Amino acid sequence: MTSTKAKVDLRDVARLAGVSLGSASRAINGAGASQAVQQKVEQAAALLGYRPNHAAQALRSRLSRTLGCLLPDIANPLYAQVFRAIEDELLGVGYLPLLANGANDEEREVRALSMFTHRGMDGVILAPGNERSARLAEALKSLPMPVVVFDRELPGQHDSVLIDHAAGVRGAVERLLQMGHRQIALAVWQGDTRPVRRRIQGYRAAFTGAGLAVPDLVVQAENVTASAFAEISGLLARPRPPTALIVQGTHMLTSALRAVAARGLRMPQDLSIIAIGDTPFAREHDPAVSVLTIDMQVA
Amino acid sequence: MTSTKAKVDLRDVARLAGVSLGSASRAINGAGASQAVQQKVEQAAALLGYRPNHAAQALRSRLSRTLGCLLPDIANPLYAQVFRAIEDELLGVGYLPLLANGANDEEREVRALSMFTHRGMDGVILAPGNERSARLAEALKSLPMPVVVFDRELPGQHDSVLIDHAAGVRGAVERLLQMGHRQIALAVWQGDTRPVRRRIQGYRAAFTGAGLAVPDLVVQAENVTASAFAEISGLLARPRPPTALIVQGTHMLTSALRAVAARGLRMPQDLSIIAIGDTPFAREHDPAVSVLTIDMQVA
DNA sequence: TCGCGATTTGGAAACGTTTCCGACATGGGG
DNA sequence: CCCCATGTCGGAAACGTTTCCAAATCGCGA
Repeated sequence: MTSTKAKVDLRDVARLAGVSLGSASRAINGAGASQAVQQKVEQAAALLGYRPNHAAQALRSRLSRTLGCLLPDIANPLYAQVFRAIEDELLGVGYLPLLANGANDEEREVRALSMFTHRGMDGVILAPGNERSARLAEALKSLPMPVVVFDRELPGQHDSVLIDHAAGVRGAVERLLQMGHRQIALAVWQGDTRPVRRRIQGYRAAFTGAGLAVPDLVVQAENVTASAFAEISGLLARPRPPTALIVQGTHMLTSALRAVAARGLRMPQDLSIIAIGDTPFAREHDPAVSVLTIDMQVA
Repeated sequence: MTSTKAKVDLRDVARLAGVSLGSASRAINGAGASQAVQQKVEQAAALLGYRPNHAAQALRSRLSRTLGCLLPDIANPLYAQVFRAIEDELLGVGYLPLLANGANDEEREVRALSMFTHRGMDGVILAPGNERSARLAEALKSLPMPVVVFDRELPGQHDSVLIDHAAGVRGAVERLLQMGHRQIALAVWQGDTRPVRRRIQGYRAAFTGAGLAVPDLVVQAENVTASAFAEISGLLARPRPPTALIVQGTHMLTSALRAVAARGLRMPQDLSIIAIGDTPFAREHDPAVSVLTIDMQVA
């Protein structure tokens, strides 16, 4: 009685095809094999149901065919969309994305990068929560694979994919200015990241571009819920309250709406709101909330 | 001049520690090495900055320390939450989750499973879009690793994690019945999946449990946007329209709200709406939309 | 017909780790 | 004092593939 072999390997395929192991490998990889060998090997492989062993391939070829993605929070629709786009692109070329949530946690981010190197990722794309983190910068410096930074500005030279937040906010402010608004407020996150900085820049640029003084109506909230509610409430309680408000993201929008409701204001009579980031929430909200869409496409 | 070695491997560590390769391995893995050796090896490893090669480990030990996650759509907050929970759990034990979007696409799902086997996942957790897919069932049968099914009922014996949708909907209907509603409608997806079936069961159970006839007010939409809008509009246009509506998920909720607005109905006077699935959208919507929360915790 | 470059082939080394095996200490019970 | 169980160790095989190298074959113009 012959013992059943647990798994068919390339050697089995080569044997059945009547060629050497090397030839079988070349045939499978479609490089440097004659038509005849190619066909025999493919046939044998199909017959045996051969599946190459990824670990062995990765070990020998030093290619894991995997891309590490370190994103702040996959529950954020923006990053979910980004991940989907990455996945679709990678799948087409036999690569796979490995997703890790950074969660604005330096410790966690560094661990993820360490995992990525341990597992020999061929590359990494990341959007850290804190651009100024020394630990992250150091971890990044000693990363042995190519890195692409998504929507962040990190110290050092990096390839990056950037979103033009400034233009969006500037456009929104200009629109509001045209509509006669002057007391235009901006509520963003406190974190010192590029999106936040650029939004503030765009905000300022709109005023200076129109020859107006930049009002002191920018608030930065520590977090997007409780703190944002407090900040925005404070804003609305000022002697000269804003007549328009631009907020970042879905969570901060809800905080803003809560603050508006708590103060008994009406929209849009007392206050117009524009949200940055397209979500069903903002799109369907009544009374109307304008939305700044981020247009995502593969370059 | 000595040539710089590209990468330090376990052999280097063993050499520096003055022990054999095997001992070094045992020391690193914390099994079967004496205190003295253990310490020497750890010291040497730290000194050289040794990182084990995952591909080699996986090849030899037949363990990839990776779990394949095949979820319908990571942009769906429910699945984003599930993934986060899985990731947190796995990270603690040195495992990593590999995420693939099924996108309700049988072809894509089967390809993902194939990828998972090729890459030697130690296990797979999946929630397919279609429970009745023969191709998927077949692919699943020949999967050489343990499988856990998430919130689906597939043919064959499987370990699974299930959400008690029936209880949630039943509770919601009962609440509405207590409030005096009788014309209670339910709008769900058309797909034949467990969550949908269970919701309908819960819906029915609430009526029969109260000794009432089950009204013919369940609609199933092909997709959660256009089709849902049409179905719900049809519902509202009936001679005896519903006074309450339970909808599944954020997207279908927005469709429902649009249909309500299009028909000029007011909430909650003309219609009460309860949404299944907690999102900022539903939570903050005004007029109030009640929400059925799915409580997620690791068992 | 011969020679020579280009292609194709088989054999074997290499990738970096875990694990098997036999050998060697160590120590306690008879 | 001897023996055997127990624990530890070094050496080597093994995992399944890619890639290097030298040999063989082929095509083709002289």
